Amino acid sequence: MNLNKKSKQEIVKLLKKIDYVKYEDIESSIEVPAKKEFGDLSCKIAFQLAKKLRKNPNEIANEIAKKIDIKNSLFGKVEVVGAYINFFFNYSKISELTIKEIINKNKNYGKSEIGKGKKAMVEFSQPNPVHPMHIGHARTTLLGDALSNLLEFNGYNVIRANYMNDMGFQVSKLVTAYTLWGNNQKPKGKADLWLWDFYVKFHKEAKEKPELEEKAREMLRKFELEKDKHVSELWRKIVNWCIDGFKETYKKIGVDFDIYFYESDYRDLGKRLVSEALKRGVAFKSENQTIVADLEKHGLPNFVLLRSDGTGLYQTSDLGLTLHKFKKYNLDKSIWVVSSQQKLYFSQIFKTLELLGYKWVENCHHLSFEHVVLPEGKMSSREGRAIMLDQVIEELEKLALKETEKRNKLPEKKKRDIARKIAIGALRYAILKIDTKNLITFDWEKMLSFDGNTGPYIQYAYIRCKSILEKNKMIKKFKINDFDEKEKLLLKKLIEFPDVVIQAEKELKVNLICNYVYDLAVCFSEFYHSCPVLKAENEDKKNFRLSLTKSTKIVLENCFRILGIEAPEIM
RNA sequence: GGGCCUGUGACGUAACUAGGAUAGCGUAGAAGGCUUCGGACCUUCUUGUCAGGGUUCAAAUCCCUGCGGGCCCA
Repeated sequence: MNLNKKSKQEIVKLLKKIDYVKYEDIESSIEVPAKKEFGDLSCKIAFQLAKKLRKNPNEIANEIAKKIDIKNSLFGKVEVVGAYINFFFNYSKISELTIKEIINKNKNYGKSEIGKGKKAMVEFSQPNPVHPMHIGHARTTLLGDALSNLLEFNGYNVIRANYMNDMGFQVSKLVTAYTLWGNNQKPKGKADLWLWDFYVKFHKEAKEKPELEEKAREMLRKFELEKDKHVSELWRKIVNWCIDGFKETYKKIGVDFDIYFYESDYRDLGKRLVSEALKRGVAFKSENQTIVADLEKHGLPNFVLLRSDGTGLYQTSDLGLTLHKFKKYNLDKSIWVVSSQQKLYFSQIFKTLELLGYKWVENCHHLSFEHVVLPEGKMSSREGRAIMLDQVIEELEKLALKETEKRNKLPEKKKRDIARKIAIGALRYAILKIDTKNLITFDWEKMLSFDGNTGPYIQYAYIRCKSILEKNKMIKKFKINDFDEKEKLLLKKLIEFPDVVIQAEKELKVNLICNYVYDLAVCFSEFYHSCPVLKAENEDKKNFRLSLTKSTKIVLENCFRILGIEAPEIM
C-alpha cells in the first residue's frame, strides 16, 4: 500500500473511534490542503456533520479534534482552522518510511497491479501511407506510446498496434501519380518524403485535369475488385516504401510497434460480419442498395457498412479487425488512440458490435484527442501545407546540439546522442503535457523552448541528482528530527507518485504524469537551491539529503519510463 | 436542421470527472541571485476564471440562457 493511502486510512482509523463520526464517509472527506500552513492532510468531515447535527461546523471540528489521539500514528500534530481539521505529519517517521520504500522498490516504486495478468492492445499512429507524418501524427503516436508504457507500469501486458489504411482512395491517387510521373524510379532519400511530392503534384494537377481523379478511381477498382496482379504488386511496393519511411521516424522518436495491421487483410472478414449483421437484423438493405447498421433506434445515426456495389468501407475492415483482435489475442482491454473527429464513428462501431452480441465491446475504449493545427488553420498534406514531424525533430536536434556545445566539450558522437535525447524529450513532453481535450496550435517558438515547463527542465533536474550522487556514492544511516520546508515539500511530492500513476491509468490521462514530474522537478530545484547536500551542516543531514536526492532520481526515472523520455548522462 | 466537445492573466496551461481555505504554473515584461553540489536553475513583482442567471453555508468546478471557438451527422 502506498504511503499517501496509508496516511489517509490512518486518519479514517483515528476518526472511527469517535462515535458520531463513525458512520460518515471519512475517506472522501480527506484532501491535500491548498496551503502548507494547513498541514499535510486535511479533513472536512465537519461540513457533512454540520447539516445532520444542526450545529456550527467550526464547533464540531473542534470537538472532533479534541478526541483525536495521534500517539503512535504517522502524525505529529492536529490543528483546527475554521471547520477544517488539519493533520501534520510526523516527518521523522514519514521520511524514514518513504525513503526506505522508494530505494527498496527502485524501478518498481509507484507500480500498481491493476493490470496484473491482463492483456491490453493499444492501437495508435495510423498514418495514411501516402506522405510523411506531420506534427499532428506525433500526437496520436506519442500518446499511444506513453499510454502503453503507463499500462505496462500498471501491470498490463501491452500490445502496440499500428493500423495501415492501405486501401483508401488516397493511396490510389499516390499510385496513380507514381505510374504517371515516377518512371519506375526507386525512392531517393527518405521514401515517405520522396512520395509526398507525387501526392502533392497529383492534387495540384487534378485541379486542372479532373480526369486524373477518374484514373485514380479506375486504379482502385483494379486493386480492390479485379485484384489486378500488376496493380497489386505496384500498390504494395509503394505502400511498403512509405511504411519504411515511417519506421525511420518511429525509430527516431523511440516508438516501436509489436504489430502492423493492414486494412486490406481484414476487409473480407469485415464483409462476413456484415452479412451476419444483415441475417440477424442488426443491419438492413437500404433503398439505394447499401447495407446499413440499424442504429437509429439506439440513439445513433445509421451506419453504412457496405456500398451498393458490394465494396467495403473503412469501417467494414475495422469491424473485421476488431473481431480478429479479440479472438486472436484474447484481450482484456482495447484502446484506440484516434482524434476526436472519429468520436461518433467509434460509438457506431462499438454499438454495431454490441448488437452483434460481442460482450467484449465493453472493454473497448476510444481515447480521443484534439488536433494539432497551424496558427493559420488546419494542416493539409495534400496541398503541402503541413509541419512535418521529421523537420521538427531536426530543428530540435540542431538547437539541442547548440545548447549542449555551449556547456560541454564532448566527442562528436556523444554530443549528438545527448542532443537527440534532449530533442526527443522536449518533443514528447511538449505534446504529452497538454490535456487531450485541448487543441494544440503549433508554434515553433514554443516547440523550441527549453526553459520552464519543458522536457529539458525535467531532464536537467535529473542531471543534478545524478551529479550529486556521483560525488558521494556511499549513503549512510541517518536520524533526523528537524526538517527544512523544502525537504518536506519534496518528500510529500515523492509520496504522491503511486496515486498519480493509478489515477492516470484510470482516466487514461498521460498528462497527469507530466504535471506530476514537472512538480517534482520544481520541488527538487527549490530544494537544491536552499539545502546544500554535500555540504550539509552535519552527517545526518547530509545522508538524509543524499537519500532524498536518490529517491528523487528514482522517481524521475520512473516517470521518464512512462513518458518515453530518455535520461541523458550529461547536459 | 440535429448532436458532441470547448472558453482561465498579453500568450500557453493546471485545478473541473468527485463544489471547500488566498485560482497554481510557464513563457513574455520588470528587478535581483554563482569565492556555494552544474544558471537549460532559483528569488521577487505585474496581469486572469467569456457574459448573465440559478442551485448551495460555499461555484473556475454542477444546472440554464446568451456569445465565441472546434468537430461530427444529415
